Amino acid sequence: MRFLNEREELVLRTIIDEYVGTAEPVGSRNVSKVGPLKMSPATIRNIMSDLVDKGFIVQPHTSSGRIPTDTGYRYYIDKFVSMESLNPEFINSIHEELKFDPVNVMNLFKSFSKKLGDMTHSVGFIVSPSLNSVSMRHVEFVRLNKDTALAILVTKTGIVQNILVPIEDGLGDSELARISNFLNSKFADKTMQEIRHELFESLNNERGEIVTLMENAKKVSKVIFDSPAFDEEFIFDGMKNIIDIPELKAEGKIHEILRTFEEKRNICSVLDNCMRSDTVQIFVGSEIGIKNIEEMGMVIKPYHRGGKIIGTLGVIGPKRMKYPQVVSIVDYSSQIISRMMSDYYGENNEE
Amino acid sequence: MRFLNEREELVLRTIIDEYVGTAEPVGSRNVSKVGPLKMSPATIRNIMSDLVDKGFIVQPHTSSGRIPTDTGYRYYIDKFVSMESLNPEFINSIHEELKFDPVNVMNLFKSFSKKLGDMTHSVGFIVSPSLNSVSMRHVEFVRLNKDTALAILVTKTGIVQNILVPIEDGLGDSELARISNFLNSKFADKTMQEIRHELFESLNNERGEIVTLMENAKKVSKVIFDSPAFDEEFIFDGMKNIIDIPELKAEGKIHEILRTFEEKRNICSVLDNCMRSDTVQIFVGSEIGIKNIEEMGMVIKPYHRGGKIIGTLGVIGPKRMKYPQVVSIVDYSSQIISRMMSDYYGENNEE
DNA sequence: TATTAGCACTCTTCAAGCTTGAGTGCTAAT
DNA sequence: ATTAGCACTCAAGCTTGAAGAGTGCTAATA
Repeated sequence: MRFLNEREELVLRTIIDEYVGTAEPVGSRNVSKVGPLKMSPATIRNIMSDLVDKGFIVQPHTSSGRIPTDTGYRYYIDKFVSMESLNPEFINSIHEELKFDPVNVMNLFKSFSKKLGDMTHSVGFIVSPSLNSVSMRHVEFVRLNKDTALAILVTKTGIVQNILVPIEDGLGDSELARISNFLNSKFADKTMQEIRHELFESLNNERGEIVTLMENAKKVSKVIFDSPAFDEEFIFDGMKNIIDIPELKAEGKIHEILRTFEEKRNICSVLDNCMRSDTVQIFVGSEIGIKNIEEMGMVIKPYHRGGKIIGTLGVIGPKRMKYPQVVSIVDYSSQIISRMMSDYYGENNEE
Repeated sequence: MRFLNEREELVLRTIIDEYVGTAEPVGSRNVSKVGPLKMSPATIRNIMSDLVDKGFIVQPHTSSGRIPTDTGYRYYIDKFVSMESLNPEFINSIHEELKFDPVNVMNLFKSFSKKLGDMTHSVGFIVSPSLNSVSMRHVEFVRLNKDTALAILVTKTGIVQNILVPIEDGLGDSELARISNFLNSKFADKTMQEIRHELFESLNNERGEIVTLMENAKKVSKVIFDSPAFDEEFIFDGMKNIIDIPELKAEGKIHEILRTFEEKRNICSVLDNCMRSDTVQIFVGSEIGIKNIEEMGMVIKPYHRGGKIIGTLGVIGPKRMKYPQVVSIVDYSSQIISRMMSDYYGENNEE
């Protein structure tokens, strides 16, 4: 990464600030008028020319103003974007949302991602905790008919998942109850991953009269704990906020973006990689690493429960978003969600 | 409603068939060439002129071809759209989807609405059964912490809903268990509506030692059974299929449509009114009665369980869709979902 | 030596004018 | 009753020209 001198930095900064507001290429005259530099357009032209050579800005066509490249954004973000103190209006707005007690966790996630999107004029999202990494609180069977039961699973984070389980002939309600008792006593407070790991080992060690019960428990557990229902879920809202932005007007672009969002898997896997670092992270264009959304920017931050990172939330919007503002909104949101995960869903009687 | 003679009908039909394919106004020459009528463009022009007078077609501008009005579509649908035998390709495609055992009902609904949308190049949707009109199978409490529990409710249709319940100080796990036992014994197999109705009456009649328990049961039940979580849910997929259609290219149109879909409430209330008649129903443009989607058409059919209508599914797409095909897809889908609701979720051990 | 004014040049955008082609309505002939 | 023919209308596409924004270069300036 090349470095810029002070004047170059200032010009770059002015260009980006201006471009973010207007979505139009910005010219030397404009920089001279708007920016804090007291220099004539001619001088600024020279600097801009250097910035083009260094790859921080480009000219869409010979005689237009300049727009920032991904490299330009990156420099700008690293150098100038820090947490700005959050506008009280936003704080109020978030708390307004939370005044209604949430019906349940998923519901909270849905309304929160909507809020996030609306506040930032982007697509807001939350990745729900993967059930694989969160510990189980309770499992229960409800019989639906002769050969089907519903396994209902509650995690420490208050997420409920239900899974259809086919039932062997002759497995009665009381046996089902015994199986759930067994699973609860043995595996409460363990993560699904741990459970999967210990399960078969443990079942194989059981002896004597209960051996057939264990056979059944094994089959049932396999269905439950291998279920795809345990994957984390990508909950998003606010497609409407980005549908009209000029960068995406090109034929078929929004179509592709919509499809990319609907195919949530890719996005999840990218976000998983970002969950290590417990800070706000910003990705611009191709840095995101997801096809079809190279015209966008992403601001994310993990959220926790009990000191452990359990999920991520954030925003995907046009590249030229108001990063300082968005960063503080995302940061604050993550704090709020972390606190709610603790308050509502069990921190205070944790072992 | 005015009636048309045979020639007029044929011209109208030809125009609509043609327009559905091209999205372009269709002219007399075209009708003469394509249609089954052996007449010159001039003659057809006269007929078309009559059709304009009667309100079945319009001219976007003085010298363009004609496009159908809502009245035109309505006549066409009533007269010419009948169930066409479903292309085996579609049948296979649907069953392909169902080969994987569904994880649970909501999951089935999600993947099915996606399928529906993709097959018809429109937005596919399913309105899940309102918990208000479906009977309860089981209720259960899982304690999350000192002052919160999760009420988990399973309906006969296999839908699981969970609701956060604040817990009074000193209400122990055993009391919670007693409350759930009470609710289960008293209210299993009743609809939420019935339960709400009987609940307070019933609780007030209880006497003696268990009076404080009843007080608590009352409070808890109020939270549960008054929860907004019981509303039916509008599950849709396939926005990407309609985003590029030419009719909606106008500035801000898709934006409005997206918002309308995200505000699911309006749509639900309209669909509720259509659940009486157990047939495929078609609505064109303003007939739908929802603002912002006057440019669209809707094909819906209710689905049942045990002879009782419990929900609706269908498709919302461009007005000029291939109605005969869409109608048969929706019809077949409704049959499939009805069968699944019975097979998986309890028909066979119904009282 | 760094900055700036000036100027020629490039390229987009927009409106005006023109042409083309699709489609119509009317009339007269069949 | 139908059709051929013709004049007319209008949208869409193309060309042109002018306006405006912006640049790069050079020579003058501080």
